[in-house]
Amino acid sequence: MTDFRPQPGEIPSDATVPKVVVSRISLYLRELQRLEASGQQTISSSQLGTLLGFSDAQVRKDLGFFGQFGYPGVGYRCEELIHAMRDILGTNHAWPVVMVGVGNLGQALLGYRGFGRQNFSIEAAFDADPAKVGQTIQGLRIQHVDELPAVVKSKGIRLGMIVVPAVRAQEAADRLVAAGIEGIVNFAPVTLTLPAHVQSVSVDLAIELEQLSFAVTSKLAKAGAL
Amino acid sequence: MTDFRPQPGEIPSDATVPKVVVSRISLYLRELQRLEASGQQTISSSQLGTLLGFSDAQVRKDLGFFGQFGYPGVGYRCEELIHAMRDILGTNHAWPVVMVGVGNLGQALLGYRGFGRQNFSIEAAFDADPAKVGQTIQGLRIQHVDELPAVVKSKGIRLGMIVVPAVRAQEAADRLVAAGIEGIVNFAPVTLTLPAHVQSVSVDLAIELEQLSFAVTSKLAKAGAL
DNA sequence: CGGTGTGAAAGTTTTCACAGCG
DNA sequence: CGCTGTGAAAACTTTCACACCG
Repeated sequence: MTDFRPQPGEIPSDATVPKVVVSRISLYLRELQRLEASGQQTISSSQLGTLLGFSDAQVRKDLGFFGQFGYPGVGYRCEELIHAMRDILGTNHAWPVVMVGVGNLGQALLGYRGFGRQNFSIEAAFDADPAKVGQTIQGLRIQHVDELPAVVKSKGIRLGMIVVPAVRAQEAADRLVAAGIEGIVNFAPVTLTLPAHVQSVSVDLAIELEQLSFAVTSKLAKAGAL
Repeated sequence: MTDFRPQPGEIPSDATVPKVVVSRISLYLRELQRLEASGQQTISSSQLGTLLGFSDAQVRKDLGFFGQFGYPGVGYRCEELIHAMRDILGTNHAWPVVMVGVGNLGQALLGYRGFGRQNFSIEAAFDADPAKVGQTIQGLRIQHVDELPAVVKSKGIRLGMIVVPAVRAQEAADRLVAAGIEGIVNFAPVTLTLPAHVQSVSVDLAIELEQLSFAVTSKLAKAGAL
């Protein structure tokens, strides 16, 4: 410990970190931000774990992938740990994002305030429908998707969101990749084919409900079996 | 194999099934529905795996948790497997759903067509804001959240969605639980405290972007290290 | 004390590899 | 022959338990 505390930018992620650990880091960060806002200075691994439903050991192991952030007998200093986790996740700097597809859901996402909280901002939105191009929604003028490459280049944008219908999603992905985008959040209910150097994350709203349906159904099956 | 094929409703889920397996079942189902729509009759585990980026063995093991669905030398019959997976997930019957919170995102979800595809339909939407109550959005009249228990009871609804701001989410959850809801999809960026008999699934849009930020950043770190 | 960081043990999930079937 | 279903092995993740620190 002592004077060997990771400096900003210096993330000792030598060993490959499991995805599930990274997703918990996001949860820790979210909780810490709430705690800090409520005035809490420090927190122990067991307190943090309890708030999220994890064990204390898991919290410590997860953080251990990235460095040593705690103080024995004290716990973690919220402010410091928040900064460290934002370094890990890469959100200490702003991320401009482009959106492709401005239907129902796209419009709602344009108005969603939660992105800003973690340093993301939707800088441009595109659609292929001429009726939509030129409209201003949530203060953003919708552009034709042909303008995507120029905007991505000029603004140095690296992340994109796909919010088009399923049948248009692969085409949208291809356009984003061609424009040089490095990471895609896909809201369309299809599996995208992407080159290995492009990262992606998918959100399928119907699948979330399906998972819940299974959980509720199998819980009932269990209760019935007792 | 032969004549010991699971019947509708008879899901031999004796052993406890890992969550990650259930989430892949949803992906298999989504892909199979696409294949069936395009006219494909049968599919092998390796074809299905390739489409989704999994190994053939993983597909077979996952399905093996629930029964025997394949034909050696042939593969799986799409139509049959779709039906079996919907039985597993519990989506061969319709699921009415209530929504609490009709802001930006809630309104977009009310208009989202993708839910119907998997047999979910939003049957009622609630808000605490008197200015919203009584409005009709996407053909649904917004009701005051005080009416939630009566609607849940009269329509026999078991699933709910929370689409309120973070600070209101726990209160919304408490109301849903009190009304007798058994499963909750939570779109608010907070961890809910729920009784053990209530299931939940969370979607935090900022966290999805954060995961992408990490993936893109660490990929770059790796590329730089080469 | 109260708490971290971390090897070693336990538990879980994935991959392998092959018998068996139509 | 092509493909499933499945034990056994390998890989991975979580939990345990304890040395060490302030």
